[in-house]
Formats: sequence, C-alpha cells, structure tokens
Amino acid sequence: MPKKVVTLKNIAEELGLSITAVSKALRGEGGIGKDTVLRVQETAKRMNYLPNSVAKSLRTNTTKTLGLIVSDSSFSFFTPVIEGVEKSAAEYGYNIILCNAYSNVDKEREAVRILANKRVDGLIFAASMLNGEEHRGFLDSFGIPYVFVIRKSETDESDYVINDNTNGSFQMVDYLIKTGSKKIYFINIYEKITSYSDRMVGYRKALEENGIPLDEHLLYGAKPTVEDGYAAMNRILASSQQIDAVFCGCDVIAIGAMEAIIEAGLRIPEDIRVAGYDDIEYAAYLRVPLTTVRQPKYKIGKMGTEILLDRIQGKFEGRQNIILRPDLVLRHST
Amino acid sequence: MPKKVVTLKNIAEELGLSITAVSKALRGEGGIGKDTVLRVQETAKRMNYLPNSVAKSLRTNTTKTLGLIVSDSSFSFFTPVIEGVEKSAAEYGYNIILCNAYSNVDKEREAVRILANKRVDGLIFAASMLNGEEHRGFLDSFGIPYVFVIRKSETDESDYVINDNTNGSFQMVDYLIKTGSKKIYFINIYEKITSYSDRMVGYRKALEENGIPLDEHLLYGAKPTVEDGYAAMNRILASSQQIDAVFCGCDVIAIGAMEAIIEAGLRIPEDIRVAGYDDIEYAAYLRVPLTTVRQPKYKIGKMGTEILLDRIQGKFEGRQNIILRPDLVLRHST
DNA sequence: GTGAAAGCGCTAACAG
DNA sequence: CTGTTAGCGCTTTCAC
Repeated sequence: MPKKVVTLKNIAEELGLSITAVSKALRGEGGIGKDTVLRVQETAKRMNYLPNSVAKSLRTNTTKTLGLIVSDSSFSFFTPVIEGVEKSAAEYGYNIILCNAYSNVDKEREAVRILANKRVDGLIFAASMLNGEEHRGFLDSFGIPYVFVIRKSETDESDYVINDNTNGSFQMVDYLIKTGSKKIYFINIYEKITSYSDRMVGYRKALEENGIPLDEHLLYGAKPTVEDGYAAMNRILASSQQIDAVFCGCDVIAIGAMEAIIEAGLRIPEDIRVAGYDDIEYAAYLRVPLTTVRQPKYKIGKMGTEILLDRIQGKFEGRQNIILRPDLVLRHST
Repeated sequence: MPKKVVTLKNIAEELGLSITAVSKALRGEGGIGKDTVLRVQETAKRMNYLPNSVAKSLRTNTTKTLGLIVSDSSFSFFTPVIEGVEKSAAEYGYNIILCNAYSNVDKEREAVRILANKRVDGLIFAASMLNGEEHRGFLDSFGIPYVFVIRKSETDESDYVINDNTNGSFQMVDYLIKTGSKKIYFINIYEKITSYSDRMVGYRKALEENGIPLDEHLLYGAKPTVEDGYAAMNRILASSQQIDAVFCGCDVIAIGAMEAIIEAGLRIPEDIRVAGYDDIEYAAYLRVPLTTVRQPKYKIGKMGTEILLDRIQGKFEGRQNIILRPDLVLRHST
C-alpha cells in the first residue's frame, strides 16, 4: 500500500528540467513556455504527483489551516457554528483543525499551544473561556490572529462576532409581557459570562420599560443541561402556585423545564408559558414547539471566519466587534 | 503582534551549543548531560520556544493529524461521532482536520485530495459515499490508511466500524409485533446504501419469524429530513384507516411522521405507534418521547479512530470489520 | 556527551 | 524562458 511518493524532483528528472521550472509550471507562475507547462502538467498527472503542502508550509510560513476551538463540542448547539466556519474556510481554501476545550480553561490553553505549534494561520474560539483580560497576553504571545465567536472577549480589544444577548432577551420578555404575562420567572444560565448577564440585563430592561417591578424571587439559575433545567423548574413549582411564564436562559434548560411542568400535570402554554434562547435544532418538534430567540449560529461562524481571514491578510486595522440582532421565533409554548 | 519566532538555532546560539544537542535535549532523547538538558529546557522556556511541527512533519514524514470527512456535518447526528473521533485522537496526540462532503461524491473526493496533500496520517470517513468498490483504487492510491465509520465499505476489504443495522431493525420490529402491532408501516431512508437496505432486511426477518406476511403496500421511502418524513406519513394517512405502527428509518423521519399524525388529530401511541432509528440527541423530549434504536455513535467514532491509529502503527494485518449491536430504547411513542 | 553535515520537498531570489 | 543557489526548522546518521 505505501506508494512511492513522487516529488517535483522526480518530475524534473523525468523531463530533464530543473525543479524550479517544474514548480513554476505547476503553479502557473508564468515565465515558462506554454509547451513546457503542458508537458509538465501532463507528466505530473501521469506520475500521480501530489503536492506536499507540508514542505510548502515550511517554506512559505503559512499552512492554509485554521484552528477552531469549541468550548464543548458535545453540545449540538455548535453544529451550525462549526458548519459555518468549515464552509467559509473551505471557500477560501482553508481547512480547519477542530479541538474540544471540554469547558476547561487549562485544556483550552493546551489546545491553543498545540494549534500554535501546528502553525495554524488563525484561531477561532467558539464560546471560549479564554475571553478574559487575563488571557490576552497568553493569546497574543503566539502572534497568531484570532477571533471570538458566540461569546465575546470581555474587552473590545479582540475581534468577535456574537448575537445581541441583551436585545434578544429584551425582545422575548417584552413579548411575554405584552401578551399578558406579568409574573415571569427567569431560569438563567448560572455562569459568570457576559452572554448570560446580558440576558439578565435584557430581562430587567423589559420589565422596567413595561413598568413591572423586578422581583428577585423569580430569578433562578441552572447549568445548561436538561437535568438542571428540570430541577430548577421543580423548585419553582414547589415555591409558587401562580406562574405566568418561565423564560429559560437556553433551550436546553427549557427542555428540562417543560418536562417538569408536564410531569406536574400542568399544560403548556395554558397553565405556564415557556420560552427559551438559542433555537437549537428540532426546537420546533419538542414536547411543545418552543418559542425562543434565534441566534444566527451559522452566520456567526461564517462571519467570524471571514473576519479572521481578512485579518490574516492584513485587510483592516481597527477591531471588528460585530453584534448581530437575534430574532424572536414564536411557536406554541407561549 | 507578529512576534519574532524562536527556533532551535536561537537557543543553540544563546547557549553556545549545537542545534543537534538542543534538539536532543528538548526531546529527552538521551546522550546529553543532565545539566545541559536542564539549561536547555530552562532557556527554551525563557525564550518562549515553540516547536515548529511543520518542520518536524517534513522531516519525519508524519503530521500527527487525521482527516475526518463527514458526509454532511449539518446533521447533528454526527456530533457524537465527531466527538468520539476528536477525543480519542487527542488522547493519542493527534489532531483532526474536519471536512464536510456535503453528501456529494465529487466534493468528498476533493476533500480526500486536499487532506492527502496536507499529508494527514490517516483518514476517517463518516457515512462516506466513497464506500463502493469503484472508489477503492482512488482511495488506495494515496497510500494513506483509512477507516469507514457509521457506513461500511461495500466489500469487507477496508476497515470499518458500524452498528448492526439488520439486528437493530429486527429488534424494533420484533418488539412492535410482540407488543401487539400487526400492520407495521416502514418509512425507510430512500437511498441505495447498505445501511438502509440492511434495515429493510431486519424488518422482513422480524415479520417472517413472527409469521406475518410481507405487505409491499406498507413500504414507503423518504429522505432523512423532517419534511420528507412528514410528507411520507401524510401519504400513509391518506391511504389507509388502519395503521398499527410506523417504523421510521431514522429519527428525523420519525419527527416528521409524528408531526403529520398529530396534525391529523390522531394520538401517539394510542392511535398509531411510532418508532425511529438512531436515538439522536433530545429524542426523549420530542412531541412524544421517541422509541428508537440507539446507535452507539460516540463509541463508533472512538473505535474507528483507535483502529485507524493501530493500523497507522502497523499493528495488525487482517481487516478490522466491527459491527456493534445497537440497543432498543423504549419510550412513550410506542 | 556533543557536533557537523545532510536532507525532508518546496519556493524565492537572482543569474543567465 | 530556464536554471542555480539558498534556505524554511527540524531530525538523523555518523564522527569526534
């Protein structure tokens, strides 16, 4: 099976040309006779020549490869993000090395190191945990351009593409209020990440604008898992008889919450309205089709990659901080 | 931002040593004095040395990188497969380059070429369309070991890891019959791929063993999309009043089928029982929690990678054809 | 124990 | 239009 691998040198010898001539001919660099180019191309094909991009990379100091670090690739939330990255990278002739950070700062740093010594041309962080000021020095030390996606860097010093969490949350809560709910519970994601605190900001803002006082008792926290959403909802159910609506910090929590509500023998949305955030795949086909805030996941991945690629080519100076407006998706659960 | 990148040479000069000595010291290759090793390590750290694995790859002719080609990475079905691959690759010090084949033979071949000239050490095909005999020559021409995963190669000449589609399907249909259903519709995936024809074999076998004659009128086809499942179910509903159960070739089709049934004002499972195949994420939280056949997706990805890695190291001779037994997951839809 | 030299396959000056 | 030369950063004989 191990085929003899053919190189430029072999082709050159076969044709009695120099390596340089062959290289130029194959790359269509010009300065080579038309007939020669043809002969070279034909011979390369006949000999089954496969360019060695490792050698090329060493020489040119570029790998045409991007590193994509996903905070936890077991969440299918990231599927469209990854897809967007992969696709636009491919369009520009780049490949991506996918790494999982397992929601762990040290593992994520390790991934950066590995990718850096594979000499990737750029790095994309999806929901990174290295978005804090304290990791800036580390990230910059490699001299590799990078972009944050889904979750922004804490300062605006780095490029990023995210959805407007405050606005998305505001839209949802405002809608819930305008359509009759007064007492809106909020099971937010319990992590000190700006994405989530921004969702809290939107929640408060919507209450305020509608003249509803904030009631701290309606605030709950959960990790972004079905189990945690389920548990949080059960605590809510145990605490009160009157629950107009529950706004969940993400769809996964909403799934757990809906389970708890159904299990308690209550109806969605008649007894309790449920809303989520993200619009994960199949959100329309859950127990009750879920009303949610749609993050443009694919687009975020795509734009992040494009920005990174532009930066690699030194296309712009200033920071690119892009905040996309999310959409409300109304379904049956509210 | 573009840091001056430090090489072995720089360290050598700094220390008045040879490049060779530094290289050996850093790799702990032995034959270097203990004190020297220490000095080298310290200096490397101080100078922020980052090994250049591109150069190493060129020299050693190995990249510690695997190519993973997914037939369509927009299906979140593949998320756990990718995860399994990534994780076990990482355990052995390998990274993966992820490519999407967009369910297209030509694009998939192109991906192979790209990965081959990036000199990946091995290739993993997830639900490949290049699994036919006619692509063997092409794949072998690169001299790169590869493994098929999820979908087998048509002959057993290549390594693969899949679930036992015949058995999974048999288990489900047998269960449906034994629990009272006689007239079981089958909406299979409409593609001429052995995975799907094997599911048909299991269906027939279960009928046969239970003494139920095959009725061709109960056989439907659909692409693996919600829309197609929905449409197929509507055709079934229009064709008959008596429908005991519907077995769907994959969960995504089942989702569509359930939508159609509910829309028709019928109840699941009281009026019609619905079963799927795959056990995708959140199958337990759909309209009606879905009874399905669980493919060990993560494990398939993991085992495939391990086999590939073993083969890269020349660990075995014979073909590795692994067929894992899937499990029945009983939920509320049946 | 340590170093010199060669070379992986390619591109990029610079000559001719 | 084509070839020579030099090296990218590393590992690997083979001497000393």
